[in-house]
Amino acid sequence: MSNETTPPPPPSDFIRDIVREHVAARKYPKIVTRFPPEPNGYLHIGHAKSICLNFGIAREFNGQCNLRMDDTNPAKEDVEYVDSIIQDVEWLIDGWADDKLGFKPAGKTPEPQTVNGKPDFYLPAVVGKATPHPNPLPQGARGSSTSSPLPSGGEDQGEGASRLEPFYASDYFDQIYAWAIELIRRGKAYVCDLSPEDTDRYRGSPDKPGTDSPFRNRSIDESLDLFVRMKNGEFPDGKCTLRAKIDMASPNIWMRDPVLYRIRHTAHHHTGDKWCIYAMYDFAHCLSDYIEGVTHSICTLEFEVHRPLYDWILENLDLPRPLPHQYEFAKLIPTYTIVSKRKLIQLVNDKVVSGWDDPRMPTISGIRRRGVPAEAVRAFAIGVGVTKFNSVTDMAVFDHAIREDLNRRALRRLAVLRPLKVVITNIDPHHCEDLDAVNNPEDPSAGTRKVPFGNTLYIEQDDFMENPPPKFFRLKPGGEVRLKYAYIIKCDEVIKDAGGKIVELRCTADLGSKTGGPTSSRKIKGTIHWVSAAHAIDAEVRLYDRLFTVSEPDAEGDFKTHLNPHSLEVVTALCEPSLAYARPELRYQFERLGYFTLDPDSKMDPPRPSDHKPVFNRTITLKDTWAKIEGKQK
RNA sequence: UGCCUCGUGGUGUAAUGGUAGCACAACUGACUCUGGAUCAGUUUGUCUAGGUUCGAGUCCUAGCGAGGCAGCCA
Repeated sequence: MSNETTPPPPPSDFIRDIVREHVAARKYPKIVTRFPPEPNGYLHIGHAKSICLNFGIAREFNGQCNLRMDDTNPAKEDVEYVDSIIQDVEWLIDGWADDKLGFKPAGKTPEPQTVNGKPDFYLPAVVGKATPHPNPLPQGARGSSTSSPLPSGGEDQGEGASRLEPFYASDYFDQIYAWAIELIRRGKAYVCDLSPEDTDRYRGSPDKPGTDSPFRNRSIDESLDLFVRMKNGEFPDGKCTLRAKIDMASPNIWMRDPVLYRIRHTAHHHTGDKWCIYAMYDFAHCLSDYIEGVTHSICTLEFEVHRPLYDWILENLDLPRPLPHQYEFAKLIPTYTIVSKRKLIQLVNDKVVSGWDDPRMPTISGIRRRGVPAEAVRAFAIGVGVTKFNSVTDMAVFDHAIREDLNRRALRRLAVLRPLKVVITNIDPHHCEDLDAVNNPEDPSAGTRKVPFGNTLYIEQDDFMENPPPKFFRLKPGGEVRLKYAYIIKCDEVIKDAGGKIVELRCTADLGSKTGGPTSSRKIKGTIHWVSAAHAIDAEVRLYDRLFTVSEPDAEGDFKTHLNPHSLEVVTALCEPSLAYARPELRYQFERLGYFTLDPDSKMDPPRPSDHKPVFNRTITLKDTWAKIEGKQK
């Protein structure tokens, strides 16, 4: 885009205020955040807010943001999700914060070290863009940014350096295990033989204190022995757990001797069969942050009550480096969709949608496939702000961000979704001329193109009404309308089939009304789009609409009862011939209709353009003032 | 009836003791060879009650309301 846009002011919010103070006080040598998804589903628009927050802070304060798989539950996780997460994050931050993305050399695990005489584990990141990994993005998906050489220095990958990959909590299992042993040695953790049901019972309830486990005071040596045997696979799933020894009477349930490790004889997507005990989130997460040198561990509000536990674990291990701290913000909940991985996976499994990347899904991959540029997602995710207030965000705000971006970048094209034949009787059937059409009125540098015109055209069925209501500025019997880039025509005759359906319009053109012609400046209220019947090409067009009919489908009852039965309509559109050369990385506006992008299902490879089979997704409609007027008239 | 957190137009978000502003939405109008875009304008708000203060959305007290927490999920 050649349009110059002034960059928006850097965001400000309560978390950035805290970071700014820390920077001013030189509390940390470098600000380190992290984005830690569990690979148990695809990333969605809610994650986009978290990504923009964590990477945004990294770029605004010259820090880094590590991508880490929070993979401590092998039963729910899968490499398919790992791969999609990497692709989605890279797509979303490309050209924006990709130079702040913290990865690590593949296979690398934390180095044991000694700091101030104390044992420690640390795994620094390799920060930079152009990271080779096994899941290259599809052609064109990364936009136009080019890789720049990394700065020379200690962090340089160098020539022939090993492949990089995200961090994995599962890469720290050895270290986390060692810290568990340390906690037991310090009398701060014990192996508990209570069954899952009894553990529940002993925990009490929010308003009633729990009861000490009968195993709470067993000897350190016994717990140590039992824990090693847990790790060695001597016990079946659920037989016992490792628990922190805190306070069963705490008003905070998460401080009532929380489980730190459970037994799961399940293979892990990243560590294979090496482990049969897995750390719980609370134990693994804070220590993973510490290992990576994270300074600000930013998560959503539901983890607020876990923060005392986060701090307790770190503070009870006598760790030598600065400890990370947790900060919480309210997650993004847009209207007319759902952002719950558990429910999104239902839509996928029940085949309500074609997959995680169905353009109707609120997933990053679905949004990408629908044609929304990463810039628009970021503008939205940043624009909603960061607070601790639980809120719902009107989907119209996202729609607006998409239109604002696409209006600037999209190439204008003529296409007719539901064709109605028009014959211009005062133009010779063999007549053919090429008319000049503007590619983008918002961007003169996008230039012009030729659009063929003849005496037989197709217009949109909606653009003709035999008995129109007031204020209908389109074609009607005896009425005039301008054909965009062409002539003013007048409707003389309406031809119907035996069933009374309108099948053709016979019109006359004002031959002097073409651009530059003597009558071209006549004031005609309506301008409509068209394609030449002799030159138009077919394209499958997928018209997507919101997935749900109500603004908060998750509010009560079964969200699936609110599915929009018209969320997808497929039509065969007639397009101006230049769309045979459509490219997947470009965005198109079909004039007066909306923004469209080429779907990966398209076949644009055949050598002859006439063999191309484009498939377009409607990213979003244009704002439709007429629909609003029409709605009110009814 | 435990603990934690949060209450600013319809929605989201600013104002850090000093004119309640911005965006989206809605509604007018202008302009337009996209009923798009653009431009101009209008409507709508500090949960309640006390208190401190020259002055309170902001500080204090009490109330009301909302959300989160009782996985060997994250």
